[in-house]
Amino acid sequence: MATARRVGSATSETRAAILAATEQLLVESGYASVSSRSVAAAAGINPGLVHYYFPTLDDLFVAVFRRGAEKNLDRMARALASPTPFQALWRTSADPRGGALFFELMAAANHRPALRAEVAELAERARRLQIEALRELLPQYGVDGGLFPPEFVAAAIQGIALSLGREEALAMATEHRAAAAAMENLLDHLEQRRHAAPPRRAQGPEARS
Amino acid sequence: MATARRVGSATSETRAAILAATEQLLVESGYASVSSRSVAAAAGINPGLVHYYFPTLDDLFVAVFRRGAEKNLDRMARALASPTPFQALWRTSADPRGGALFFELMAAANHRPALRAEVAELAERARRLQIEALRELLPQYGVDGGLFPPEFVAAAIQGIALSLGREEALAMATEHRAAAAAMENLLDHLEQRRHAAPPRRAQGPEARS
DNA sequence: GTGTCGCTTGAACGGCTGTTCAACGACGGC
DNA sequence: GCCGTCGTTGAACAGCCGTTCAAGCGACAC
Repeated sequence: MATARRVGSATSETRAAILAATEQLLVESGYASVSSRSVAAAAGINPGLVHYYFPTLDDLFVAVFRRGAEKNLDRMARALASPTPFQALWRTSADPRGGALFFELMAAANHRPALRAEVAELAERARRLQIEALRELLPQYGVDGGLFPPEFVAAAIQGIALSLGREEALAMATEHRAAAAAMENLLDHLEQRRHAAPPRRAQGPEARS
Repeated sequence: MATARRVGSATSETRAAILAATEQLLVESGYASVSSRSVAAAAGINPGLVHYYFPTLDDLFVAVFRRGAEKNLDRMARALASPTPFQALWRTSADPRGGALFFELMAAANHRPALRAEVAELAERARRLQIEALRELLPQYGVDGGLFPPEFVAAAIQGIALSLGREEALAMATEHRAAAAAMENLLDHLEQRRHAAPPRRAQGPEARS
């Protein structure tokens, strides 16, 4: 029976510094730049100490992911309960830093099975949360549930946010700004429609100008 | 003046094998698993030979990207000129292998400036191509150009495709299948509407069931 | 004072990395 | 027959990697 290795306490300041440094490295330089030594340098500590708190790099990646995921789930739940849930959900999904972090962790999950399982599980939980909320919300917005089922709308919001975030990271030209503006405009329109008319028969998310 | 290093001919069989092996590694194990030696092993050649054809790993990444990009631009142009351009554009964007490759190259571009410039330039060219075509197509589909400008539709198609591809790679449950099915259904609906009615006043992409 | 515990350090292990380079066989031009 | 080029090989360079481990540290219990 393998004796448990020592790991630092969950409330440690150093532990938090390691997580913060890793997050910063992920966002700014990509997952390939994360190593015991680079993280330690960014956090101003000794490299061996990283392995004291996170025996394996996999453990570190998973911890970073869990921390971000919890924050994000909370934020998303609050968004879905806000007075303008659609807009709030979009703002949550389109957060640049969170998007970049999620993107890197997804990429890292590609060759880190332990991380992949974690990411998959949480992505599914978040998706289900959204779908359940959208199932009640979409009729209020007068969206045609036949053409735009909750599963589709959830995937679309996340996909568009992911894509626009990437384009911004690539320093692409103004096209993505136009797309983001159109998204904001569309959401404005939907929120107005929701507050103007009571939920009646299902319809598509458009106006005849 | 630096003397030019020798590089292999552009038509070489070995060169093609290197590119193919790199592509496979990218899709299956992520960009971090691409190294002179791993590529050489996958291609069944000597490691030094990789650097004979691609002096730098950056050169290799850029070459892989260019090859995929050219294929993709061709395919996209053909899609936009097909009888059902919307559907064809979606199928092109949603191609799993191409999507995974693009995803990895985007992630790799994060910490490879040479690659980033290349990716940004091509992503912009592809985006412009789509936008120009959509500017003419969307009215034919009866889509409200005020709520759904071409920039938005282009970003949405690519974003949803990217996101659904990632979810499939994560082996997520059936939610993304429902979303993909809804997308196909929506496209069916749009293509039918386009062929049924002549382009009249701009309207949103929905039907009252 | 002595012992114990959590935190931290520094060094070390083997292994993989990008890149360079001299050398080699084959092959076409002359 | 000789030369130069092309594709190829194998070795070598310095550097970073994940991980382990013994040893040191302060604080706190008794």
